[in-house]
Amino acid sequence: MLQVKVIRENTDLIKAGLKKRGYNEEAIKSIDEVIRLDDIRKAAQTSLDAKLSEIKKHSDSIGSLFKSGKTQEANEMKSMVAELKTSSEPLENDLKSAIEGIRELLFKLPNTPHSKVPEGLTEDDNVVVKDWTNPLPTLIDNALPHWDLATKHNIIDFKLGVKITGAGFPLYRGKGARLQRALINFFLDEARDAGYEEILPPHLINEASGIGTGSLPDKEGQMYYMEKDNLYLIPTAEIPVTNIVRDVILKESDFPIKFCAYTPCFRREAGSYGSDVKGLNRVHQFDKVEIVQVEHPDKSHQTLDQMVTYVEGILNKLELPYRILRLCGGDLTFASALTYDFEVYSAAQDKWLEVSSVSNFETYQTNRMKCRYKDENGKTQLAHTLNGSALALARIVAALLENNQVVDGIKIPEVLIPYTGFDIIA
RNA sequence: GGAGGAGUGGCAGAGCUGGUUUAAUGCACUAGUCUUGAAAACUAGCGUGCCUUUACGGGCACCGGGGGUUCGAAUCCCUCCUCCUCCGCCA
Repeated sequence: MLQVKVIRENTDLIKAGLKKRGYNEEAIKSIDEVIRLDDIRKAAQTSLDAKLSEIKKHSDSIGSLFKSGKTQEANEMKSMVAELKTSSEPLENDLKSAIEGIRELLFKLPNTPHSKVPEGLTEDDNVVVKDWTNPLPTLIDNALPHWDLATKHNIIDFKLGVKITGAGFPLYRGKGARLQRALINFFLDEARDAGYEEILPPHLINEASGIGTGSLPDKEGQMYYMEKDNLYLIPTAEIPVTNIVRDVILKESDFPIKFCAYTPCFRREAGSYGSDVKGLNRVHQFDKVEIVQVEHPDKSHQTLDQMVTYVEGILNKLELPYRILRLCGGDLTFASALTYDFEVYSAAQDKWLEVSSVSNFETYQTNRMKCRYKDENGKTQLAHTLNGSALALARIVAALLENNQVVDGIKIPEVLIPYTGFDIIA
């Protein structure tokens, strides 16, 4: 959530940010509305505080009047204070509605894109900051897309998933299940070696956590919701893990805070259809290892670069061709200030599949979560949060199966063999 | 799921028959005095948010969350959440 103070001080910058994201004039005007409401809020607070101060003083003296037996005077003062109170009610309402109005507007305003974010409104405007320069893998004759490979080797059963749950809930079996588990363990071990503390969070979150990361109310329709308990199934570990620092005041020496977590991820993906959803390309449940960092504002962008480098390292170890995109204003997610997407080449589909998204949210999440730290002057400041997938399994598996198919079956990358316990799926 | 108890500042812990409590006191923490240094002792400071002020300062709100009663609420009422004890169920 944007800070009103920042909006006041950088009005033009914030407006330009909305424009970069492709927001219309009406949305941009809401910035002025926030400032207008905040003016009302301040004025109301000033007068209300003065009234309350009077009420307080008089109420105190009523107490002493009663004690000294001056009942008559006390009762007179009582009615006087009652009047004061009545006259303060409109102010109280003004204050409340101004605060509520500001809140509603702020909930709809996305983070301001970082200056590095490219102009543009669609994914075609994303900038490839690192392309794959080596030759792309050449496949054997009669190479198959992963959904056919999955069936051929009996490692993923999409039909059983449909029977048990519904479309988009694949069932992994045999070496397919073991490959999943191997990847999860490999990713977690890599993260631990890089200094991330492993977290195994709850897979359901409450409303406050959803609001904290900016997932609510923005992505309401994308999450599975348990009405009876007012809980949401997590679409990513980002939510439970980042909320660890909700309502926390850190010390500067606590930075950097580095968490990693494996969780299944649940996404309703309402409105998706067509070839995009074939096989593992887009599913309702998939596994992911997420990395989360809480950083000092001065270091967060340097940290973002390090996280990008870290993800690159894993992809290199898996020997998968990838490219890195810097998302343009229109493609940037709601809470992010700067995002890099990783895409892995799926040979048999001749498609680039998004497997990771690494973002710096700056103060957007921490302002909602009230995650702060004491700076060297003892002042409380908002921290920065970052996160990234490292990595999302389903599409990694898709690319892995397709790119590594040989005449005898599917080769397992060297680094994974100690985890799988086998070197080929035949 | 049922019955009972409890949630107070970093921690511990008063207040909880409504009104000099501006939330006592202790510990921890920070600075200073003393000391060669340290400890001890002493002195002072020590929550968050907001409004106001050039500044010094002043004001308001917050005692799990929300609402209510009252001139006045940490203190009474309602509601939700969490924790503890007992019963039930259960991997």
